Amino acid sequence: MSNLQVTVDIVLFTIIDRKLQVLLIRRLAEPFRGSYALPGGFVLENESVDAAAHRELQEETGVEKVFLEQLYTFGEPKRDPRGRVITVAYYALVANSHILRSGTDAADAAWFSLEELPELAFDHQSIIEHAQLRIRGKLDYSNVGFELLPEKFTLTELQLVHESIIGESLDKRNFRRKILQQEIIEPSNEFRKTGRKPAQLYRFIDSSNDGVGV
Amino acid sequence: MSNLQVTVDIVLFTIIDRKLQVLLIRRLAEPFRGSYALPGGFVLENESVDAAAHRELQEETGVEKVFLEQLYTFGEPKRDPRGRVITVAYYALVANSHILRSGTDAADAAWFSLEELPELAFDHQSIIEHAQLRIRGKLDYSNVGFELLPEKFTLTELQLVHESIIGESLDKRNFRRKILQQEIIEPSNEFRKTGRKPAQLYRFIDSSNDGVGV
DNA sequence: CTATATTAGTGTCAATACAACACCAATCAA
DNA sequence: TTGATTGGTGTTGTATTGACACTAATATAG
Repeated sequence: MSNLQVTVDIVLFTIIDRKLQVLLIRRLAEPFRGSYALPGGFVLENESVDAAAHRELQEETGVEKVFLEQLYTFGEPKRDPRGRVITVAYYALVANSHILRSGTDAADAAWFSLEELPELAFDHQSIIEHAQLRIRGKLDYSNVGFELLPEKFTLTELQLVHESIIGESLDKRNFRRKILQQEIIEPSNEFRKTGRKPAQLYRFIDSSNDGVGV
Repeated sequence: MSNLQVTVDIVLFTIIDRKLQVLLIRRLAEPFRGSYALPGGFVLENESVDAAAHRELQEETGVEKVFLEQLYTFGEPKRDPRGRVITVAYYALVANSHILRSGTDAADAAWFSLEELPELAFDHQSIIEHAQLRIRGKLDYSNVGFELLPEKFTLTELQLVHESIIGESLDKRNFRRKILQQEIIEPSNEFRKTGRKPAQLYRFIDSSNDGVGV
């Protein structure tokens, strides 16, 4: 009917090197050849937009069954020089542990910390900024923090996740008190041998409630 | 290229009769003839999605220059029986004062309170529920409450707005203390003659900051 | 084997925010 | 003048938050 197209783009976050990082893919074709872009692609004829996001994430990064949530829809007419393309942006969170098996068919995928983003294609810079704000806003009334960690984690690791999301450091005792009194994690009986004093490993108690939603 | 279409739908809220109400339009054509639907329509070729939302709101309700924010994109393949239509939902807030001049070209527009919604077309019921959750969530860290009031308002009116958004009643003294100490409103030197003891009129101090955004 | 460096883990106190609660004031109508 | 209605105001106890410093367990270097 019209020549309008709809895509999904995904801001995939993880924690590497104690910092929040985003997965980007180097573009091999024009426009923006050589720049980096978010993984994503077209929504197919008989596929929900959510399904398209899951599929693209799987195809381009090999990542499955992760936290994935719709972020915002970007619909400026000139955002893609090739024609009218509206994109529904998503953001996803993965624990460091299940990262990027080499199944990636996109040649040049790489992680970038948010302070050192490369030249970005389209309006992807803006999309990443939106995602960052969203995750920051949801940090303390949802479980986004846990989605970035493996099943078992130490309180210090959790604190580092929080710190890297909000971009400032927290008081260790206050942080632990706040988390513990929420009763959303429980200690396992394992410890992490981390070179020095071993750290208690905790596990998230999933009460199937990741916050307010939407 | 494909026969996919993109629409915008708008959940327009106001306060009437001390309750949050939504504007709905009776459908005169199939499908869902006779049911009510949200105002909305197609995104045009050279128009941003935001602009489409503004335009449709203006065309279908006569309302201009109001708070309008993107809500969520609904993209199930079967949500419109006529074909593939993805809709970007918005919500808007108007003060009772500038409501619905008769410029409305949609014949059967009417306000409905959220507890008494009629039969709704498409997935519009779900869209309204999303909007309600969003506005509730933003109530105390943003200025959505003020968008539903005229320029000058009494504290009781503001409290009624809050109560009808969260659906429960609040303590008058605690409410006033909380609002006043935020220093986002200031008293005018006018009073509203409301039959009994006159009420101080306040005015919102716009520090061009309606919350966190996104 | 001892000393040192490193990360884990813990409690108190003061300030602030929050919830519960009841009465007086100004106006209008009868 | 009285009664009904809506506007307006403070205090107190409790919970939450932020600031702050030392001991414990381990690995490594001497």
